[in-house]
Amino acid sequence: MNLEQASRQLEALGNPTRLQIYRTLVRAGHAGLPVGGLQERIGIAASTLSHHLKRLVDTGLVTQERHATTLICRAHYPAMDALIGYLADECCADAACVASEAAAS
Amino acid sequence: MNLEQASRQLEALGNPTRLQIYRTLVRAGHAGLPVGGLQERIGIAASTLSHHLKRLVDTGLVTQERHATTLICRAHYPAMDALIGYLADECCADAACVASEAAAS
DNA sequence: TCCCTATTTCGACATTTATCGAAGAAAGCC
DNA sequence: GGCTTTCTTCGATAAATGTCGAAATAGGGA
Repeated sequence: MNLEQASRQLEALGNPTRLQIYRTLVRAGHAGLPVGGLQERIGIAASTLSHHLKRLVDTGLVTQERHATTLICRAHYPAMDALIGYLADECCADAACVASEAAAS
Repeated sequence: MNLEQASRQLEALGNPTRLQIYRTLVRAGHAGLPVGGLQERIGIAASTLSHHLKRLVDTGLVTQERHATTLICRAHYPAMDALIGYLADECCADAACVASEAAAS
């Protein structure tokens, strides 16, 4: 994970609509959700949703799988883990953060 | 931490220049860095740097302290901790993520 | 008081983004 | 082959963003 990649993933999550999409997918669990299901829950135009989903897929945070005409979307946890790891490394270059981490766990 | 706040912090970090600023501050450790020191290291116009710093400070990721005419900037670790915690909660609503977390540590 | 250094604010500009509705494409069913 | 359902692409538009240089401001020092 380098700065550029982290930045792109953070930017992808740094939009309220996209974060809501991601959050909804996480809550859907392993089963995932079709694009239409996301649209019902979130209530935006299908074209807008498709646009946001494309960005999440491009950054690797979401995966898609076809089932006939429906596209199942799933949160891709390894990408999130790597992102969290990168942020933790950034943060924990300083002792103060290590201490606060220890206190939190 | 709610979705809106997390989204604003993620957006703040989701710009390569701002992530580089934050990274530089983390590496500077507890001593922090004056705005001018950041400018030397990053090499952008002072006005642009000021603009980005304002956003980082507004979201709570960076703090500033005056020493005469110089402004010392520091990464504010508790904010990053809270953000990481939020992302981990998002991610770990599913068992697969808990497993991958355990494997990573 | 006048100046000096450090930083911010002010325009200005090009680029990117978010959003929508309408039209198009993919994948199957009658 | 037509029809349906699901999703994406296209075209358009308003708003936000990133960037710069020049001017203004803040805080002390001679």
